[in-house]
Amino acid sequence: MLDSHHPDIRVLDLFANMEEENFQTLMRASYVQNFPPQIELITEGEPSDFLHIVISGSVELFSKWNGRETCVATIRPISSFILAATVKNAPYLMSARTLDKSRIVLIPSQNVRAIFDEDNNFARAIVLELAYCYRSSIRKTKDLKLRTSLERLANYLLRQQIRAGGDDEFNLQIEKRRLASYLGMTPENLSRAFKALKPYGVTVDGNRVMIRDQNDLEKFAKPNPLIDDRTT
Amino acid sequence: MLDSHHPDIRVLDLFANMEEENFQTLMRASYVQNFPPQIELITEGEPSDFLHIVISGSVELFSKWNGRETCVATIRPISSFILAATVKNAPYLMSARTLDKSRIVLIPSQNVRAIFDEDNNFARAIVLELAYCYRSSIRKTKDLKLRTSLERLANYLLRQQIRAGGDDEFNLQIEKRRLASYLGMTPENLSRAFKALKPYGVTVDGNRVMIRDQNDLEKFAKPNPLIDDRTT
DNA sequence: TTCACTGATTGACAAATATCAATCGACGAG
DNA sequence: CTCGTCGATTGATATTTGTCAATCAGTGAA
Repeated sequence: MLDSHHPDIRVLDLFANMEEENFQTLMRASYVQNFPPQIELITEGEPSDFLHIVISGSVELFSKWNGRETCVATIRPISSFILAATVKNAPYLMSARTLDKSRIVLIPSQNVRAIFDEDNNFARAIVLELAYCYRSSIRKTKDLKLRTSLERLANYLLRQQIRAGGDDEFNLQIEKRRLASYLGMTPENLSRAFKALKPYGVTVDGNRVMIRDQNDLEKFAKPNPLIDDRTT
Repeated sequence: MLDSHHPDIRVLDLFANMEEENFQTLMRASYVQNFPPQIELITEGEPSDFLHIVISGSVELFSKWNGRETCVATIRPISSFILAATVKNAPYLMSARTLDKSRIVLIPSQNVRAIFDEDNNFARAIVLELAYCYRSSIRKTKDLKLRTSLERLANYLLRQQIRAGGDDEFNLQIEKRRLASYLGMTPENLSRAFKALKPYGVTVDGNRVMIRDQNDLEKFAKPNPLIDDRTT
């Protein structure tokens, strides 16, 4: 692949401490491609041929069963996805599609596994990355099982507010119907949930959200670092 | 700790390929303890002081929020739990309590992290273990978001049947109220769900379950390897 | 044996959430 | 500009799930 994206990728925790030679090997084996929106990059059940890295744009991880579909995560630059399937050489458990026009690096899984066997620092970085992914997934399980959809939305908004720098006004990063799916509810229910949060100072206009009084919303949402704080 | 359990632990994937000397270091630093039932071994939010291994008995991983509680997993011999918190040196995201009288090995997290830095095979084994845990958690998310509670129960029963050797009769491994919590429903709802599966040939007596016609139940449950098959 | 305790079950009811149909509103193509 | 499309919203209704209270059944202790 072209050298231009190497520095962006190199600084990712996953690659930051590996041997330069091994990193170059991975990069030489890789492809960079631009995809239009709504392209299905991978399909659940297929063998994990590539480790993917989003350089620009955004990617949705989703899954289907029995005619239903749910959004599991949205991946934004610059990060990798489906690392677990790659190292286990196991089928993808989720599908992925581009949401926007996106630039994606594809690193052949075979090469990743080979360097994983070679490079001890890379193996250690993978440990930390997977531990992070696992813990995030446990948080999501707790969010789903311990909270109602209204509580999930309230906490999601508080997390987004923090992400947006703590400002009392910010834009939703994803379409509402995708947000609904991500939160485990229907678009209709999400609409009503936004209304139900109005008494707590939440107003919505398009994808612009305003939180009048953070404390007020927190009193309802009861955010908890063991569910909501991705840094712990 | 006493040597008696070393062989049992040594054969775990996590420890099977590490240097003998490093394994001995871990074992020497460890404690073995017997606990009565219903003892809270760890509490969510606390620093991860020990990697735990269940030698006998059983342990429930659970979490609380806002007065509610949910069962996230049940750990049976011989396996480890809360590896991710240990390697990340981060607080536990879940609490753990013994269900039965249990024998537990406690390996100081500090030692685990030290050997992780030393022993490349150990680091690689941790990668595979965490990748497995992560994928299991993704399966659970899909189960929760894509299926109704009745469908979750039906698929749970089919998985248990396989685990029991494919026999058409088997015993539930956990109390019904814990099963309800694990499946994300109330005990009352579980009772009714069992009844609702009767037309598909499921009968229950205490914790004895009989599945008259597996195909019949599968037609309703629609089990899917990407959710239900832990070996893929 | 009897009693007390605990978990499972049942019925009645309430709350949460989904579904269906209709409408609204923004936006791009022609 | 106008039309057509798609996502968001709303209302009406159905389904799913939870809550509360009562009862049942098994178990162990006195």
